[in-house]
Amino acid sequence: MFNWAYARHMGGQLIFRIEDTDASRDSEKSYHALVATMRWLGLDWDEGPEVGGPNGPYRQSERSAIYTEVVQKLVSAGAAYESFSTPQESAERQQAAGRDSRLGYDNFDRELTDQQKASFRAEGREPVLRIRMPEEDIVWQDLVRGEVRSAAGSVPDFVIVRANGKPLYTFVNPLDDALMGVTHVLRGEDLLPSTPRQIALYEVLNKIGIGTGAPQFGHLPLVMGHGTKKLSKRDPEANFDTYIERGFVPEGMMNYLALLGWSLAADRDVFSPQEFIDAFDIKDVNSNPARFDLKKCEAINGDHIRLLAPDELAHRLARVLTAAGLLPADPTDSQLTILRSATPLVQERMITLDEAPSMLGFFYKADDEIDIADDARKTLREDSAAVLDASIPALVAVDEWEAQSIQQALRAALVDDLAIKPKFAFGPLRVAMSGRRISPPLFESMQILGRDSSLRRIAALRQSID
RNA sequence: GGCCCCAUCGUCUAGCGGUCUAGGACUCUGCCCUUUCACGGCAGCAACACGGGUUCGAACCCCGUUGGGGUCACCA
Repeated sequence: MFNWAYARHMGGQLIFRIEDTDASRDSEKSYHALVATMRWLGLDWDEGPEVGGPNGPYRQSERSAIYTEVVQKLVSAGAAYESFSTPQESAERQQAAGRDSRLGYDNFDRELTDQQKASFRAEGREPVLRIRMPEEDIVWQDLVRGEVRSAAGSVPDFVIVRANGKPLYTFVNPLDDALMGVTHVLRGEDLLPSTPRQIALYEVLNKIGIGTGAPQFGHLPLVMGHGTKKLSKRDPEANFDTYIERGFVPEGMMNYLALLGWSLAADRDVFSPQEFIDAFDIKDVNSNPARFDLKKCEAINGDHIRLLAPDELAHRLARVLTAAGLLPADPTDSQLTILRSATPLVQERMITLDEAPSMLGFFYKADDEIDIADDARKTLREDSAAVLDASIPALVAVDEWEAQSIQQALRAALVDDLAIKPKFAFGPLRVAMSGRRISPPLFESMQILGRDSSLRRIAALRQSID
């Protein structure tokens, strides 16, 4: 999202690439889900899957031929070498040398003779290919963190091609960036420790005529969940589908997410995608990790629902109501008219779109199908029957069936004549209309339902009281 | 454990040497509005991790401590 905002702000090109080099965990399904999520959020890209571009294909699983060719060049140039050590062997050697076994590979195979290689092959071992790391410090100006330095020797030679000949992400990520002319890379802080080896690789590639050296990096703060660990892709809290299903709106989600590590202004935190783009600069992103706070996310989402044009909101609510089975896939005109009238009533009270069925459901039920919730029935008192009885003639007498007149008539009949407090006068009517203790504004709801329907609902509740 | 990153209210943040008795938002509490619930309005609780420097002056610069995080794969 920050890559998108930065590209849009700067007038650059956003390249979207699918890094699916691990056949065991990438699937067509996860690819489609990923693209759908990007689209839902409102992100678009100038090059990538579905839109194409001059540097395609954009799925690494379709770029094998390119990789094979580059690997051969790297080997010929002496930048990559065959390595036979198993992780266990490396760990044992580290330990034997008095170092921590977690240090990993120890560059042991750098100068293997042809004879040694042949003997490993005779054992049935197939080598991986590793890149030789340079002997000097690697330093770069991080767009978020400033100068970052990695001491010479602190990063071991790393694997670029598996024993089975398949290339690894650590290799094809920088390779594709170089091939595709990527100038800026904004990514999570978790990639910070692997940046030195990527920079080393860019330089090696540059030497064999690919690319023009390393792009600029900006390492973004990680987002943590309720716990103290980074939110991982598999974490339920990080599952976008959950938020989509819960009725978060894309504008709200983008707004909230942007606030994790960035802010628009000192005294303002609700903004549109366009305002985000206009104001975004990678230099303003701060480097400390943020925690995902559902409550704030919801509050921002509610604000965005309020910001929507009522017709637009009605449109989105129709889909939610359809999904909930309250509306057909192709609603009738009268159903849509009801929805358009009712939308302003709920716009001020919704946090997420998935509240629509419970808030608006009663508009779409038959008058004799209103279920009276238990907690709603409990609010009824001895005088509720009298309230219902008195409200019927009052409503029959209303001249123009419109919220103001309805309110006046009921106030006169119940609050004035029966001397019942508004809360207890209108409460039973609310229950009659909606079956609930809490509902959208009563008189407006009655206006939308119409006089006949309102009267029938009152009668139905009245009957069930005895 | 090695290496690296980070450090302002519970949370997200503003702050880029003096305008900071540290601002905003979310959460929470109280009040107002009110036919319910919300929305809205007002008020309140609540932070510069600690210790040294540098400086006339430090939340802001430097060092250390502590704490948190990341990373050390033939995953990405």
